[in-house]
Amino acid sequence: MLGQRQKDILKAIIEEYIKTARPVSSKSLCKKFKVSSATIRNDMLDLENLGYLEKQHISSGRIPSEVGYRYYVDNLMEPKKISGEDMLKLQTIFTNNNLDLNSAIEKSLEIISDITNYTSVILGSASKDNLLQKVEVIPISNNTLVAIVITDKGHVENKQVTLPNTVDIKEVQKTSELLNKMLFGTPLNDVPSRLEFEIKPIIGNYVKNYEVLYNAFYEALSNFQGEKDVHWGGKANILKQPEFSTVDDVKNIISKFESKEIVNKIEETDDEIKVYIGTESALDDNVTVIKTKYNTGQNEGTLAIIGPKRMDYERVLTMLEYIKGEIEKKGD
Amino acid sequence: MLGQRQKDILKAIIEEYIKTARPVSSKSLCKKFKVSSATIRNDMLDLENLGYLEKQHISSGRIPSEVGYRYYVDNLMEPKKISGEDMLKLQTIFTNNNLDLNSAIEKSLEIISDITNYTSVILGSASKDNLLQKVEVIPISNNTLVAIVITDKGHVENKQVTLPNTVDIKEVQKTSELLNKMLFGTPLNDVPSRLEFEIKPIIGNYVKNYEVLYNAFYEALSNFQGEKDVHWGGKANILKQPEFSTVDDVKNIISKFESKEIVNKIEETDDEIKVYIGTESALDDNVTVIKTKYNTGQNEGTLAIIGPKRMDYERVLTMLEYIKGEIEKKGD
DNA sequence: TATAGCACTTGAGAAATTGGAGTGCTAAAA
DNA sequence: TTTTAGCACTCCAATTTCTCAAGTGCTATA
Repeated sequence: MLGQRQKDILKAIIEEYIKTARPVSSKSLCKKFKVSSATIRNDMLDLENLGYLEKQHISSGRIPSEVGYRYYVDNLMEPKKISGEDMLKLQTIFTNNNLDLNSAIEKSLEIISDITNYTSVILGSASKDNLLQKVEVIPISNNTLVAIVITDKGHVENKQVTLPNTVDIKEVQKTSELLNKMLFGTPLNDVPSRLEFEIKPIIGNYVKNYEVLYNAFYEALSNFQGEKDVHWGGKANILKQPEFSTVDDVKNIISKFESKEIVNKIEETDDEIKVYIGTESALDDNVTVIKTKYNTGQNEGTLAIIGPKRMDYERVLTMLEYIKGEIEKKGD
Repeated sequence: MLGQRQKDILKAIIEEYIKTARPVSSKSLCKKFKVSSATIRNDMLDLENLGYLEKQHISSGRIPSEVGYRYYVDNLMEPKKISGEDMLKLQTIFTNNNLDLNSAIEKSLEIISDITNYTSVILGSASKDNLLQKVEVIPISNNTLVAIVITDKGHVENKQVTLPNTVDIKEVQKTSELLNKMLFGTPLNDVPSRLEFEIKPIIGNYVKNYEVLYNAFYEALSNFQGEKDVHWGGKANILKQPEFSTVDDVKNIISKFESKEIVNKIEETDDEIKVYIGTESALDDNVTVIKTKYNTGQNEGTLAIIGPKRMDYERVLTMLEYIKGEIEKKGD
């Protein structure tokens, strides 16, 4: 389909556009290919007809289309070794034994954000795979206590509970023991229903005054399944990219970043590193999202880099690859 | 200094500008004051000479200056009752007993953000006033454990610790007991130094293999003092304000919101509700920040509303006043 | 002290002008 | 068959010009 020179030209155009963010002209490629601009133009025309290139208007240079980027990512780019400078910055993170793995991941994505001016997101593990390991109940004052739930993966959540003064501390203790016995190993998601259908019916046998206690603990333990933790790096970085040069584009992307659905749109279930270009991202037509699932043993989630479609694919991919490797090395 | 009509005119101009975001002309005030536009113009000139009003260019209407807003806030505005509609939304929050106080505060500031299109920030309590109440150590796997610190105010922090396999679980237990005995009541801030100067010298007497354990716990317990929790409401809301109509303004304010110093700039130590207009805010010349310290008994921090200088001062102030009242009612 | 009248200033937007960068196409050369 | 030179054509982006409406300051008068 595509001749070799055409492939080379497509690659050159995309890489030039990634660097400069300006439409690429036939003339600017002459020296490189040692042919005349007219020859390049002929190939450009072919590439445009095949859908790999676009023009902004009839007499402008060419820019890559979404299809073009896709072809580039799938066929043309050559995953390089990570550059010495980049490597240096990342290495110090993962060889630093004082950092726990989660902090190391956060730091390393922040570094990617810093050196690329893209935005990074880490989506912490959802609680659905976490099994309740222990419920701790710690009194703070005479009618307040903190309920703490620890999962088998080391995830900790807590909530304050206020009890009426009538409740005896011994009863609290009993309730806590009962909860531990009955809920051990329960997926966090299932805690509310087990509370309601298995514990509520029998708690009266063990504990006086059980309504108050049951309600308090139900309240405390049933809100835990919710929130994923989201960690952004360089959220405002993407605004430095020249594609965001109008107020509307900026407001638009920022609103999306701040919206609540962002979490669902970013979550990735595939273990491979995946590239979602423009509309493929389901996030915004102007961005590319590169993401992957990660798994530290205790923890799993999504790593994502968000940049313009004109993203430096090779660089980001190799860096993510490296980080993923380090995580797997450490996380077992 | 200012005649009564001049005060009235200043007030009218500011309130009109708050409503419309457009310079106010002399003509537009004629009907209201039942004088000719020329008369209004004379007063406007005086107000401008006194520094309360500004013009964008020689033939434009007047807009309030920072000094004008300040005078308005200090002398002219009349704190109204909270409007029925606003009240309704807030009341349902604070009368809902299923919400703990912290969530109620978050929800209520989110409501302010929603109905005003300003941005709200809640700065959680710093740990400096928190005294260590308990250290819990919970094993997750055979070489991983979670260290949990609970403070007297019910604040909970946790960190995972990985130990070499050589460590005996009994020694961990002993260490944990020692830490609890020696650190009880210590301000979180002082934990690292006490670990180093009081515990390190003696831990060898109680625990075998203490270097490894000490190092692990030092690492786990000394990073707790740090992060304040920040809770934003409607972070992108402020972009809906017409003052942010150029790319630069938008990028600028967003970058500030995302910067790390924002926390220091927002933190408030005064118990009163304070108004910081424009440059007074030390945040951005284009915004006003209204903020106050809050104290729930278990928790203290800052509530802040960030909007354009052209903020609806009366409304925001009354709403914050109300919320502060509710917090104090509940928080004891 | 307030008003009517008028000259003056300015920004915002529309329309016209210009220059340059780039393309597509054709016909000739390799 | 592929490449190239040459040229007409298109469009944007930047600049200039023009016009209009909104609003002011000032002065003379009620």
